[in-house]
Amino acid sequence: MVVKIRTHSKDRDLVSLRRRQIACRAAQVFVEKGYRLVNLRQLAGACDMSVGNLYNYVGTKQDILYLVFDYVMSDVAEFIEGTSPTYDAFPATKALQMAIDTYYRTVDRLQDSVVFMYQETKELRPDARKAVFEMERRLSGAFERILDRGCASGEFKTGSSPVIAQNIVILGHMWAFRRWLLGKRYAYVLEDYIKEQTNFILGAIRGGKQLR
Amino acid sequence: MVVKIRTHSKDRDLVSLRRRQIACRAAQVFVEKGYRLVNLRQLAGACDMSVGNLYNYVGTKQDILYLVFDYVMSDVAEFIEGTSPTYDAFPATKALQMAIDTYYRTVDRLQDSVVFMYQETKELRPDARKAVFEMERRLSGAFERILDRGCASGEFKTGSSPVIAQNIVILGHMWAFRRWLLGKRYAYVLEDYIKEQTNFILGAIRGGKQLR
Amino acid sequence: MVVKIRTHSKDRDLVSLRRRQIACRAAQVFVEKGYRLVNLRQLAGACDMSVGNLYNYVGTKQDILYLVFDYVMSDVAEFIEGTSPTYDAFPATKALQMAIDTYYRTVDRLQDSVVFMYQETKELRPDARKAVFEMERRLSGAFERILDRGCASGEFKTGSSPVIAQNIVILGHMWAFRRWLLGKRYAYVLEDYIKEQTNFILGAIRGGKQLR
Amino acid sequence: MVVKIRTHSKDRDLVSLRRRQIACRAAQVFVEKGYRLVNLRQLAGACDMSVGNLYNYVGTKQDILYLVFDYVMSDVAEFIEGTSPTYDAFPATKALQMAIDTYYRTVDRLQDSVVFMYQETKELRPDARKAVFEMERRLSGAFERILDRGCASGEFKTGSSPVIAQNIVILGHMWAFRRWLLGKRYAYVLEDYIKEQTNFILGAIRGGKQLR
DNA sequence: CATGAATGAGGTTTCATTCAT
DNA sequence: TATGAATGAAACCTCATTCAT
Repeated sequence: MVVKIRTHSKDRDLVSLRRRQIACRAAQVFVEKGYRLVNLRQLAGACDMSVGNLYNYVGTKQDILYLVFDYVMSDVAEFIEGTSPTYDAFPATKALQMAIDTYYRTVDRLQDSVVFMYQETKELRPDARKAVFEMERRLSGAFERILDRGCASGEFKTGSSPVIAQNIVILGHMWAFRRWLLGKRYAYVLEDYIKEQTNFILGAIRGGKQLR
Repeated sequence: MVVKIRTHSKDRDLVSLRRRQIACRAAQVFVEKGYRLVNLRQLAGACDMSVGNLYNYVGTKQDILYLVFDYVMSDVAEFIEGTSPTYDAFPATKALQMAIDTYYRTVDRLQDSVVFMYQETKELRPDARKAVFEMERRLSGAFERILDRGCASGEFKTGSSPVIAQNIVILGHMWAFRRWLLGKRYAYVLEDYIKEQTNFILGAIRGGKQLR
Repeated sequence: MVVKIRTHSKDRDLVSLRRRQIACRAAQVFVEKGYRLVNLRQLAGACDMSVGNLYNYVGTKQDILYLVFDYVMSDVAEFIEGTSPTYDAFPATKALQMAIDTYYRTVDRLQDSVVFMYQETKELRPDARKAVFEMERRLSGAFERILDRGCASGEFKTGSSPVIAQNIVILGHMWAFRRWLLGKRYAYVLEDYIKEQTNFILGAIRGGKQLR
Repeated sequence: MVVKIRTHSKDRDLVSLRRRQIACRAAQVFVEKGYRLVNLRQLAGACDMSVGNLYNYVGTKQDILYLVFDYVMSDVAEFIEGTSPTYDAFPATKALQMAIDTYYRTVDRLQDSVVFMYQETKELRPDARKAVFEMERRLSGAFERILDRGCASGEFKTGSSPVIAQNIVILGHMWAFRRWLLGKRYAYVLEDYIKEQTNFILGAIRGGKQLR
C-alpha cells in the first residue's frame, strides 16, 4: 500500500530527508497536543522550517499526519520484520513469550504514539487509513504465525488464532492506554504487566499451565 | 464525581430536561461525524433549538461533549448497577459468562459510541475526563468482583484480578473497534466472538478447562 | 436563469436586504480596485459588516462578485424592461435614436461598471457567467426588435440584425472603454459621441441618409 | 514608449533572447489560464527555465505580463507597419475593405489573445498600460488614414474619422469576444462576419451603397 | 425563555520573491 | 549563469460564542 503525497521538489533524497524531519518533529507535537490543536505555524516551528517550505514536501496537513503514522508504524514494522523471523528457531511457547515481551516493550517505548494513533486514525484520508490497517494486520499476523506453529506442534490449543493474535496485540496497546487514562496515578510496573499478561495469554491457550 | 456546567436558567427541571434533549440528539451527530466536525449550528439544529438557547443550558461546546459522554455512559452504568447484583446468585463461572455476554452485547449495541469515546475522550476537560475514567473503573470493578468471588471459591486462579477485569472490558471494546477499523470487510458474527473470547478468558483463569 | 447562493439565514427579507447592501458597497470597491485586489477584510469593511457576517449571506467571494454583476445588470435590465416598450409607439428610426440615446447615457452613468464587467466576467462561476450572457442577449434583443420593425416598415435595410444589434450595444460599451483607456486625456463629450454613433449606425442601415 | 524592466544580466543579447523565449511561452499559459491563475513555478516550467533564472531577466511577475502584451502586440504592429502602406496604392474603398479583411483575420488568429488583453490590461503597471494604449492608437490610426484619404477623394463621408476608425477596430475585437462569450454555441462563420461588418461600415460612410 | 444575526480571531494554504549553492 | 529550496505575508473561510430583540 502506497500513499501518494504531493511534493514540489524533484530531489528524491531531499524529499525523504525533509519528510523524515517533518515526521519526527511533528510526531512530538501531535502526540503532545493532538492533531487538531496544532496549527501549521507551530508545526513548521517544530520542524525548523517555514510554513511555506513545509508545503514543498507535503500537500496538506493531513499528509503530515500520515507521515507521523508512517514514522511510528515503521518502528512497529521493524519489530515485525526484524525480530519476528528469529523466533522460528524457538519452540512456539518460548517464541510467543519472547514476541510478547519485545512487542510490549515496543508499545511501552511508543506509548504516547499508540494512544495518539487510536485517537487520530479517524483524521486520516481513507487511503492512508487503509495503509494503517494493513500494518495492524501484519502485526497481528506475526503473532498468528507463532500461534499456528504452536497449534501444529501441539503446544497450543486455540480457537480462532486470528482473534487470539488480535487479543495479544490489543492487550499490548492497553498498557499504553492505562498509563494515558490514569496518568501518574498508574503505578503498575511494565515487567509485572508483561508477566501478568503473558500468563493470561499462555494460560488461555496452553490448557492452563502457567509459567512458573 | 460531578462536572459543573454553567447554565443561564434557574429552573432546575427545565435545565435537566433540555440537557437530556441535547445529550440525546448531540450523541447522534457527534458519533456520526466526530466532535470537531460538528459545529454549533448543526448541533442546535439536531437538538431542535436555536444556538442561543443551547447556550442557556451549557457553557461551552465541550460541555455538550461531556453531556454526550454522560448519556452514553449512563447506559453502561445501567448495565453495571442493574444487572451486576443479580449475578451474585450464580457460581462465579456462570456469572462471569453471563456478565461477559451481557456486556459484549451492550458494546455491540453501542459500538459507534464506544469507538467515539476512545477517540474523543481527549477533547474533554480534565475534570470531565476524570469522570469518564471513574465510570470505566466502576465497570471493570464489576468484573473484578466476580473474579474475586471465583478466586475465593476456588473456581478461578487469577494473577492480578484488576488487570484481568480490564482485559475483559477491553476485549469487549475490541469488538467495536474491529468493526470500525475493518468496515464492511469485517464478517465476524457477534455470537462467535463472544464464545471465542469467553473461552479465551475462562481458559486463562480456570486452568485451561474450556467451555464445552 | 437563477444563480443559487448559499445563506445561513432563513429570513428572506433580511437576506435580500443584506445582499443589496453587499452588492452596492462591494460594487464600489471592486470597480475601483479590481476583484482580486480586494480582500475580504476590505470588503467587509466597505459593507459595514464583519467578515463572518458577510458569510452569512454569501457562500464565497465569487458569490459577492455575482451579486455585484447582478446589481449592475439590474440597472441595465431596467433600461430594457422599463423603456423599451414605450418605443413601440414611434417609427423605428425615431425609436432607435431614442433607444441608443437612453442606452448610451446608461453606459455613461455606469461606465466604470461596464469596464469592470468586461474585465471580471472571467472570474465568475460558469452558471453565473451564463446569467450574464443571458442579460447581454436580452439587451441586444431589445435593439434587434426595433431593427426588425424598421426592416418590416421599409425604414431600414440591414443584413443580419442580430449582428447589428450587437454592434449598437458594443459601440455603447466603447464609450466606457475609451474613457477608461484614455483617462483624463479623453476630452470627448458624450452628446457628440451619441450623435456621431447614431449617425454612423443609421447611415449604415438607412441607406446612407444621415440625421440632419 | 519604452518600459524598463530590471535585469541581472549584462549580456544584452542573452537578455533579449531569454525575454523572447519567456514572452512566447508565457503568452500561451497566460492566455489559457489567466494572469492570476498562473504561478511562477508553472511559468518557469513553461519557459523551460528555473524560477530563479526567470528573475534574472525580469523584475516582477507583472514584467512578464508586459512582455506577453508586447509579444502579442508586435503581431498587430506587423499588420500595421507591414501591410498598411501597401493599401495606399488602392482607392480608399478598396483599401478599407482590404484592411478590414486583413485585420479581422488577424483578430481571428489571435482571438484568445485579444480577449486576454481586454481582461488583463488592468494588471499592467501604468507605464506599461500606456504603451498598450499607444499601440492601440497606432492601430486605429492606420484605419484613420484610409478614412481620411477616402474623405479627401470624396469616396467617404464620415463624421469624426477617429471615432469611426475606433469603431472599425472595436468591431473586429467583438469577433473575438463573441466567440469567448458564447463558446461553442457561437456558430457564425468568419467570412460572413467580415462581409456583414464591411457592409455595415461602408454603408455608414459611403452614403449607403453596399458591396455587391 | 428563545432566537439567530453578528463578531473576529484563527485556521490552512498559496505564491511572488530571494539567495545560497 | 542557473537552480530550486526557502521565506513569510496574506489570502479566503469557519466557527464558538455573545447579545439585542
